[in-house]
Amino acid sequence: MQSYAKKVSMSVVKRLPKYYRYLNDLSERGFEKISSKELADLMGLTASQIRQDLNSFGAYGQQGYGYKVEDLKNAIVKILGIDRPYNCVIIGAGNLGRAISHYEGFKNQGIRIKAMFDIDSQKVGKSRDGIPILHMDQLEEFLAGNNISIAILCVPRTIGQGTANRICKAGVKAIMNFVPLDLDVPEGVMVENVNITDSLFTLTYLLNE
Amino acid sequence: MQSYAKKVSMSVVKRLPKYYRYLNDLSERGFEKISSKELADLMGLTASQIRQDLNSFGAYGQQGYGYKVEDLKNAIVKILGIDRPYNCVIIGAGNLGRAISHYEGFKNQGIRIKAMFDIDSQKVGKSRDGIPILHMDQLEEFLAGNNISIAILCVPRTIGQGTANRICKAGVKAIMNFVPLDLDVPEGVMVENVNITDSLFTLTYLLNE
DNA sequence: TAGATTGTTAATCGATTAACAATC
DNA sequence: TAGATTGTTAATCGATTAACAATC
Repeated sequence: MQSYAKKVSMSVVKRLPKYYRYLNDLSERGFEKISSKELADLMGLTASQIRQDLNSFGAYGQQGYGYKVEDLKNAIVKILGIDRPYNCVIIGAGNLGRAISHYEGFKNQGIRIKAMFDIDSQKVGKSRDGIPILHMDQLEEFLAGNNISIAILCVPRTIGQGTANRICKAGVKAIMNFVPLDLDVPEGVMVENVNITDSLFTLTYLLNE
Repeated sequence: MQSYAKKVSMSVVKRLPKYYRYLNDLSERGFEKISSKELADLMGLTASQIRQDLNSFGAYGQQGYGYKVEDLKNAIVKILGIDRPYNCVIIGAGNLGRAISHYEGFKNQGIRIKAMFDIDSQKVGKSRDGIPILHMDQLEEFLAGNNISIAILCVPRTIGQGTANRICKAGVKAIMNFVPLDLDVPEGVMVENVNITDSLFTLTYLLNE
C-alpha cells in the first residue's frame, strides 16, 4: 500500500507499464544509466514528459547524470506494485481463458493463476498446466478462501454483468474484463477493460481515414 | 474511403466503438430516439461531450427532438467503416490466436478471418472452424493474393518485430498487435496494441493506490 | 570548475464542459 | 406557439511542452 500526495492522473498511470517494459529491457541488455532524453527517443515520448511523469512519484534521477536504469526499474516495479505476488482466477475456461492462463507475458511477474472456472462438465474437474478447472458453483467459496485479488473475466457476454456482481460481492477489488461490455461495479472496484472488438473497430476506422 | 475537414482527435476515435455498442444495443431493444443527455447518462459521459464528438463528423440530430437511434447507429457504422467486410489473417495459431479466431464479438461484423499461420507442423495443414492453418512460409504469398487488410499478430515476442516487418512489406496497412512489444512500422501502417500485461499492471497499480 | 541533466515552474496546447442562439 | 434539444462558440480544465534554476 502506497499513498502519494498529488493525485496521479490516469494518463500517467497508463504509461507506467510501458516504462517498466523499456527499463526492464534496458536492464537486461546491461545498460547502467539513461537520460530522460535517451529514454524519450526510445519510447517515442518527450524528455519533459518523462521527467514530469516520474516526478509524480518522486525524484529518482541525479542532476547532471541521468537515471540509474536498475534503480529506476525497481522504483517503477514498486510503484506498479509488482514487487509482490497476486492471486488471480480466470472465469470462463473457453479459448480466451485458456490462452490467458498460459500467456507468456505473465511469466515471473507474480501473477499467479490459482484456478479457472466453468460450467462445462467436460472441463470441470480437469487441470490445465497445473491450474484446476472448478465449477462456477464453487466460485464464491474459492474467492473467499484463497485470498484472490484479481478476477480475469472471460465469460460469454450474456452472463458478464451477473458474474461481475458475484465477484464484487465476494470482495474482489480488481477485474480484468475481456467481455465486450461495460461493467457496472461498486465504488472501489477497479475494472480494466480489454475490448478486442473495440480495438478492431478503431483499426477499421483508421484504415478508412 | 471517407475524409473529414477537421482532423478528428484520437480521444474521439477511441470512443467511437463504444458509441456503436450502445447504439446497437438501443436499436436491438427497440428504442427509436435518444437525446444526448440520455445517451450520456447511459454511457457515463456528458451530453456536451457526445454532441461535440458527433459533430466532428456531421450533424446527425434534430434540434428539439434528439437523435434517431437507427440513423445514428448507421452513421457510426459508416464512420467506423464496418459497413463493409475486412479480410484478416491471424499470425500465430497458439492459444491466443485460436481464441481470437472464434471470438464471439466479431460475429456478423464483417471481420473475415481467412487463414491462420504457424510453423508447427502439427498444426499446419489442418483447419479450425473452417479456417485453414498455413505455414509461415506462405505468408507473403497469401497476403498478396487474398486482399488482406488486417493482420492479427499473436506470435511469440522474439519474432514479433520480424513478423511485423514481413506484414508491412507485403502491403498490409493495419496490424492488431497482441505481442507485448511496441512495433516499429512504416508511416501509414496502423497499429492497435492489445497489451494484456500492461493492462494487468495498470490494475495492480490501482489496487495499491 | 564546467558541462550535463535533473526537478520544477511557467507557457502552451488540446480536450472537456458550459452556455446559448438556432431551430425542430 | 412553447418547449425541448441540438449545433456551436466560449470558458475551463488538464495534460504536454518549454524553459531554466538547482545541483551533481
